[in-house]
Parts: sequence; structure tokens; C-alpha cells
Amino acid sequence: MTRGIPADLGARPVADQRITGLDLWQRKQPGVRRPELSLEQITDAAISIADEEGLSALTMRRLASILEVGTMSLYHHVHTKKDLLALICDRAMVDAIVSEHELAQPWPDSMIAIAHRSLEMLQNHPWFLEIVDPATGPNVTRHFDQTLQVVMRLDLTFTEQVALANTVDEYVYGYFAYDHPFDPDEIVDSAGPMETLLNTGHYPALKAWSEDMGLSTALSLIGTARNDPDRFGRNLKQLLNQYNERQCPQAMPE
Amino acid sequence: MTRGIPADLGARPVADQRITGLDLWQRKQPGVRRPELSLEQITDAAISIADEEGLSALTMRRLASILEVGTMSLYHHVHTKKDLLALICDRAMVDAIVSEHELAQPWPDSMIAIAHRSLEMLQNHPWFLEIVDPATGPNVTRHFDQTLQVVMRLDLTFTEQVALANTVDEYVYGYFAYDHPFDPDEIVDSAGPMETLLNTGHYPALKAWSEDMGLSTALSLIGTARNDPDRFGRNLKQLLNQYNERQCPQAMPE
DNA sequence: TCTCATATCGTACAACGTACTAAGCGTACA
DNA sequence: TGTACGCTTAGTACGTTGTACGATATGAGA
Repeated sequence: MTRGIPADLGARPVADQRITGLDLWQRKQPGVRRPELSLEQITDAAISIADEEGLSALTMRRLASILEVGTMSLYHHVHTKKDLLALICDRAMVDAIVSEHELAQPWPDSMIAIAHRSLEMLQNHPWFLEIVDPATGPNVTRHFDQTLQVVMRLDLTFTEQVALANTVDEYVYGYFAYDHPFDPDEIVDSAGPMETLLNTGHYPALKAWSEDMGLSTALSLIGTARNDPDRFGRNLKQLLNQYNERQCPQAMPE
Repeated sequence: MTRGIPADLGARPVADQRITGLDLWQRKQPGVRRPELSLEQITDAAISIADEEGLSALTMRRLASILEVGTMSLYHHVHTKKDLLALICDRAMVDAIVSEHELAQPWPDSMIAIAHRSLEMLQNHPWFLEIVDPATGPNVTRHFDQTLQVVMRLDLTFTEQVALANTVDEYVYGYFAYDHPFDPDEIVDSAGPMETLLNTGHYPALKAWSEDMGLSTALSLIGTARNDPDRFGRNLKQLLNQYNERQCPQAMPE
């Protein structure tokens, strides 16, 4: 099942619909004639739109008009919009790449640096996780490779190393994906309807807290507890710790 | 910034665009005339479509035709498609609700049960995380309340309790969101283009593994290491453990 | 049986992704 | 220095989407 793109597209006679993985970044270089429009320009402009106005504002027409170019001109550089989305994902990933210096530190420090950089990337490009199943580009690969460089230093099996690498990325993704949509104001706004919901008696914990400190204070505290950066670091360290204990007990940074 | 719905919608004169939170579930009951179509029917059919053909197949027209009803009839029960999406999210969350029995176990067991049930829910409804910022419904609230019931048993501050509750949910989300899109076949297919990428020299870790065991074996192992359910449980326990150690050292289940 | 709020639905429109086709134009070879 | 080739651009148009609007059908209470 392909998600995120109309299901019936596959049925039509399309020139080169099946573009998987890295093909996108390895197409032939611009030919004899130097193009006025470059992939870089397109990608940059697309990211700007998505960053500033959200992913839904990124339409082919809008992108073209910003580049002062016909809409269909974009399609010479990008076969489908899905390609464009894969391009901006990969470009965004540049922000998650850490320096060689950070990579040379003790492994937990390196890993924590990668995680924090990744989280920053997501916060700067909140649309990133909205894009479903983007093709894997060079920078996504680079980010993954950096993580692998770190885990390779541990005396673990291949599978265990990959497991650790995945764990870090997925915790970062989860922290961001789950916590981002809720902002304190919004959650306080829903206090009214929530009140009547609690009176049904199906929500003993929330009911108890509501009676204890008032519902809107509780909801507000919930909101702030979510976006606590200390918690992010603490959980991350805890996840790394299970490997640390087995490999190098005293190398864990403060 | 509203994500996931066209930005210009807010500019148009819309009847009741600003539907926040629980309002959706607390609208007036069906009036004097008994409706032929119920919210339940609509929600059920919508979930069926999304489960079977993906979220992109869930259009208002298709939903209406399955229910053998005019498209616009749906809009009497649901103000916007965003409402519909919020409804199916909340309905899906029913699958993540655990039994009273599971809730009565020692806290780590209860928490692990909730996490596994949540993961199952996501696996049964892979479209769940594609829906951006759905309104909070009664079942989402119920799920959250169940988690809170568990953390309330721990001798932690309110903030710490909420933090733990969030941690569990976000790890589940992260595990699913990050790991799901990659299936082993797909990752093996990309071995060809990946090869040329590795030769650029920017990917020392992958290059090393590629030379060690062959690229496609490495990629295949990466794929399987990701979807390892043991890893899910292990990391989960590790995250719970930090609280466990501080509160009730010997209560951690095997 | 009549009344009228309620529920249904046909039509229409704007915005979207993008296929098709023709025109524009830089480069390499003559 | 032409000139022709083919890469790049762009106008038009189609099908699909969400949904506003207004007309119509329905059934419970008088």
C-alpha cells in the first residue's frame, strides 16, 4: 500500500512513475544547455514556503510563482510532487548533521549531540514528519551513517548496533511528533468541554486532578510538562544507559 | 500555524470553522427527525476505507458512495473533513484502551500493557499518525486517563507523573512512526543506487559494513533490526526503570 | 392530516497535481 | 559564423478534491 499519494496514479500510463530511493538524486546532470532553474533553487524556495506557512501552503503553483517561473517548468526538474517532498526532506536533514568534532567525542556525547541536533532540525522544519515515506536521499543517509559511526565503537553485534541507532532516532521522532501539536493555550481552551466530559465518570485520574488543583491548571501543567527539554535529555540518557552499563560503565557523561 | 488543511480556508466565510477540542463530540443530539445516517456508521465506514486502502483513498465522495448516500449528506453529521479525521482517530483509540484487570496489575505491568496495546492500535490503523493535530476526543482522553491512573500510583510530583505518561506514549509513537515506513524489500531494492552513493566516501560506517558483509545483506539486516518487537519492550522497560529504581526497586516484572 | 424543523442531495466552484503540446533558446558542430 | 538539435520553459486543459449553496424530501407532534 502506498500512502500519501493518490492510489489510482499507478494505473495511468506515466512516463517514469516508479522512482525508488536514490534514483532521484542520481539523475543525469543538466545537459548541454545550462538550465535557468536549478534543483537547489527549487528546494530552497520550497523549504522556505513550508517553514513559513506550513506544508499545505506548498503547492506547485505557489512555488512556481515565487520562483517567477511557469508551473510546469518545475516538472522538468522534479517528476512528481512526491519527488519534491523527498528533496526537501533530504535538504532539511542537512541541519541534523553534526561536526566531525562532535563525532570524535566519547560515544554517549556524540549520540546526545546527534539527538539534540535532530530535534532542532524537526523544530525548525515542523513539516518534516508530515511527509509520508519520502525516498532516502544522501543527507538522510549521511545522518544515519553518522549515527552508525557512533554505535560501531561499541562492542556490540551488528544487530545490536543497528538497534541502538534506531532507538535514538525513533525517540527523537516520538518526542517531537507526540509533543509538538499541543500548545498550552489550546489545551486550556478545551477546559470547558473537558469539564462535562469528566463528569461522565470515565476519567478518574483527570477527575481527581481536576478536583485537586482545578482543571485548567492541571491541563496547563500537562502542556508544559510535555515540552520539557530536560525530560528529553533524561530519557535519552536512560535509553543509552542500557548499552553503557554493558560496555563502558564509567564513560557516561554527567 | 495550522497544518494539514489549506491555509486559505480560514479566509472564507465558513459556518462553524473554529471547532476546537471536544465540541465535536458534544453537539446536540439528533433532533425531531431521526437521521438515516449516524455518526457511527460514517466513522466505521471511514475507518474501513482507511484501513484497507490507506488514508488517501478516504475521500468524501468515496465514503458517501459506500454508504449509498449523497456526498453532501455527510456534511450534516460532520462539519468538515478535519472533523471526520478527528472522529476516526478517536474511534481508533478504542483499540488502545486496556481492561480494568490490566489496569489493576503492578504499575510497570499496567504500563507495558498500555504501551503494547497502543502499538497494536497503530499497527492496525497505520494512518493514525498521518492525521495532523486531530481534536481531542473522549477515547483519546480515556487512553490518557488510563495512563495517568497508572502513574498516579507512584510517589512522584504531578509534573513527574505527567512526564512519565508522556514518555510512554511518545516512545510508542516514535517506534511506530520511525520504523513502519521501511520494509525490508524496499530497502533491498535501493541497494543499487546506494552503492554508488557509498563510493563518494562520505559514508564510512555503511561503507565498512558493505565491504564486510555485502550491502544488500547489511540493508536487509538493518530493516529487520528495526522492526524487532523485543527491542520495543526492552527500551520501554528501560524508560520505566528510571522511575522504578527510585520508587519500588523490586517491583519490576521479568 | 397538516406543519415545519430536520435530513438529504444535485449542482457548482475554486484549488490542486499534472499530462500534453508547442514554443523558446543555448550549445556544438558544420 | 550560421544552423540544427534537443534541452528547457510554459500555456492550456483535465480529472479529482473539499465543500458552499439552495432545493427537496421526510417524518414526528399538533
